[in-house]
Amino acid sequence: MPRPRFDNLSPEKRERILETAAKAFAADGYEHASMNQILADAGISKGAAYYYFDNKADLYGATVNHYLQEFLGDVPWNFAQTTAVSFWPTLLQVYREQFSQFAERPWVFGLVKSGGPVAAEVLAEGPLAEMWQTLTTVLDDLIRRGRELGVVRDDLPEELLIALVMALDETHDRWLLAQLEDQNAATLDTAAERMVNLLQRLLAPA
Amino acid sequence: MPRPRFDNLSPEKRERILETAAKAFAADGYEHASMNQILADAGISKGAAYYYFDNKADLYGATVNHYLQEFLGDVPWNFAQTTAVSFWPTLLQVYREQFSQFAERPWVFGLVKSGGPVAAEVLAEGPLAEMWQTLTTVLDDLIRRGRELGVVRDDLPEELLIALVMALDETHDRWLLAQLEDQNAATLDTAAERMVNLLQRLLAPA
DNA sequence: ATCTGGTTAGACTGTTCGGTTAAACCATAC
DNA sequence: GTATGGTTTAACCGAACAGTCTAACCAGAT
Repeated sequence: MPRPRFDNLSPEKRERILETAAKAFAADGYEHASMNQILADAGISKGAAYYYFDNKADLYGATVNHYLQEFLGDVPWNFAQTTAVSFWPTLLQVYREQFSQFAERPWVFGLVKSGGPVAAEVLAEGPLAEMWQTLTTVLDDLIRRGRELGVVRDDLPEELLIALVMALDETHDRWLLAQLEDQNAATLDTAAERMVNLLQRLLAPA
Repeated sequence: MPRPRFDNLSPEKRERILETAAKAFAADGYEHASMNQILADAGISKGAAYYYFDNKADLYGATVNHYLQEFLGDVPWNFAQTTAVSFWPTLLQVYREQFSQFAERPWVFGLVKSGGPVAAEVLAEGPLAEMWQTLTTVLDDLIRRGRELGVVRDDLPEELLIALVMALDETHDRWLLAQLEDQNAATLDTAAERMVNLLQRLLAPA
């Protein structure tokens, strides 16, 4: 986590740093993104940066946490009250909201995925652990609840299912990102339906 | 492609170089694998290496081509004669053969995937282009034939389907790799069935 | 014995990486 | 005016990277 001082910075500067970092991480991934480049683009000196952040992972963690909060923040991730009937429609609603945000800030999508190829060591501890935990826990709850309701298959290890769901999601998002120019409200709506359909095919009981 | 001299090397040395490189690329991915480390592990000097290979991509290309040939070489990739009935069983047979090779040389699996995160620029041209072309063409033919037979959905862009299939395949293989110790002939057979089932779910017409 | 040329070793180059440090800057307090 | 201390700068560091270069090696020909 960044030093508390970071919060005392002017909102413009703070946002400029985080946004620059976010775009870089989204475009190049955590490992491949260059600290030097980010700081140069953000118009901040190296010393200043390390005055606020412990290291690269710290900056990444702050960036992800910042944007992930508004990205996943008010989504009805609470599947506890869903029924067998409402399970898929609820998921569809989640994707609809996600994809509507996609239209405004497409690069946030890349950011979420940027940590994928990061070494497990880096991910397991430090500031990245929190958001990684959050993400996997959400999926974990989703699948577990789906199983309780009998709408998610029980014949494959949960671990494998999670990995498959993430792969499908990431691939679809990446494809969507590549077709960025052609997207509008209607296409994004069908994209949400398409995504849920894919998950349904994958996860439905045998 | 490596210099022709490379073929004049003793088979032992040639194989030792390629195998060392393959394991490194499989373990760390193309970008993250260290040339210095590979050469040190292979017991070959830097000068000697660059006497046979133009650069890192060249070594990678040679490595992938070498192992991909025996990996995909004699598989019945010819789906031209398949029927609607035999389509999925044929695919199952392909996976059975693949996974039986998995038992012998698990690291070859990682090798095939190692190029994934490689920059598109590197992949598009140079020695890697050939194998990339081969791989996508195979999938292209598969999906196209499946559509002709009416066993593969027609409502999604082929480009997206290919990406999804690769993602599913890669994820499943990675999972299999992680469970390496627990695998035997029986589990690998069910793994093939599981994989085909996943593809069937994904690709079946609506 | 000497020469030749394919082969090899490994020191070296230039670049980029994440990260450190000493000095300077500058608003505030005295 | 001057001292203080939070902030900033840019030079600098060591490590790692892919790739180059020169000198040496050494089998076979002369």
